[in-house]
Amino acid sequence: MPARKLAGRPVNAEASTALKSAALRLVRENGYEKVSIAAIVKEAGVARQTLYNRWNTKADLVLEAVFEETNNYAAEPLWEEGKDCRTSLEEFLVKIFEHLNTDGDTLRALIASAQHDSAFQSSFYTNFVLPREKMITVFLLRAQERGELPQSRNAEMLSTLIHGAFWYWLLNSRALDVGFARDLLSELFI
Amino acid sequence: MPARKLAGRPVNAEASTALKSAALRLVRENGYEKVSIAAIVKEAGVARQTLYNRWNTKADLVLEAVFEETNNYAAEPLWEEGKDCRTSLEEFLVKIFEHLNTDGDTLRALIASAQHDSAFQSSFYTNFVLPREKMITVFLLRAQERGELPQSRNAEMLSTLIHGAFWYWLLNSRALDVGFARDLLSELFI
DNA sequence: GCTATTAATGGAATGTAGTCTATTAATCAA
DNA sequence: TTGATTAATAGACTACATTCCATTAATAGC
Repeated sequence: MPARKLAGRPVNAEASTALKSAALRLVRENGYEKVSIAAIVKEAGVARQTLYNRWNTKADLVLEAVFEETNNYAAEPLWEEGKDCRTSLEEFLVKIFEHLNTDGDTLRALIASAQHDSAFQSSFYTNFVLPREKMITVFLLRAQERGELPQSRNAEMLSTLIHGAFWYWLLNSRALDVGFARDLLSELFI
Repeated sequence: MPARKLAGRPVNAEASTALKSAALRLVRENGYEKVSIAAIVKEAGVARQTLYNRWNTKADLVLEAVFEETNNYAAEPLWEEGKDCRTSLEEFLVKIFEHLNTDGDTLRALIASAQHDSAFQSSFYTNFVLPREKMITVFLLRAQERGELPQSRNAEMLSTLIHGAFWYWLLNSRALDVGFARDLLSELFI
């Protein structure tokens, strides 16, 4: 439903894209905490209230900006012929970790924001956390169907373990690299 | 080394304990974000600067206050005769989860604070995170010595997986209960 | 007592997220 | 063109953590 309005000044779509790209650029350059709302709206060339007309908080804006980017990086764990699910999963994790070289600090800041803003937490969980968890769960379930993972394993819990380890290391600023991906999966695929 | 000072007004030790207990009480009652520095110093009956003479930030103060309490709850995973390590560990996790009914929200707030304050992150990691991770690792290593856990398992990674899952659920406000502890260990002790 | 030293105090100052308000701009319908 | 409606803008305002500063208090050595 396009929800055509019958009257009123139309929303300026350019303002939204300008705000998102300004936010993403500034945050990547200076770090989430160092970027003020004032700087974002100045960079985007719009009024402060225009930002708050579209997003409730800085975190909501940055989440949306990062979210659109992130989906380019790690859309789906790809099944390739001739590769078992463990190898595919490891390659997928490495791709995510590479993305975190760019946006890991921002993601940490968003997770932090979610801890004192329950509305944002809910949005973050629904739009970001849960889809990614489900993606891995579905991948593992398919692996079970194909006989590459024992039916006895709990796919949901395995997905939690993977994401948990990943969050834990991210939030404690430990290195997320190929070695970690391999060691992690070594302990889960047994 | 007691570091006896030769001159100068001595530090008022009561101010520290008053600040810690005021902070802990207020934070448990109202939640970390709702408690202002002004309220803490008023409750403790000291000047604002006195707080900042001892701690760098609200997070540092609250961490110390919670830390002293926490050690009462979950000091060591106890070995009991006639119980295997998995059972002992499950009971230990349940004890931690019970503690989180009291201080879980505060802990979430501290983890959040660590994400935009690298000095605090380092302190939090050294004083809180790492000791707890080591505790489980040592426990698992002892279980390996006793033949209750295969030598082939990677005790450090298992400890990461346990803490990661626990952080992940905590930070996403999912229920940490007996069922979760059991399901978690089911997927690790295989 | 007197001096040097360090702590404690009250209050002002700074910086920032988010809110509120009054004014102006763009659109539709009549 | 006029009125209703909604968006955009500039700027004031609030609340709070943290810092800064000048003043006063408590101690040791003399």
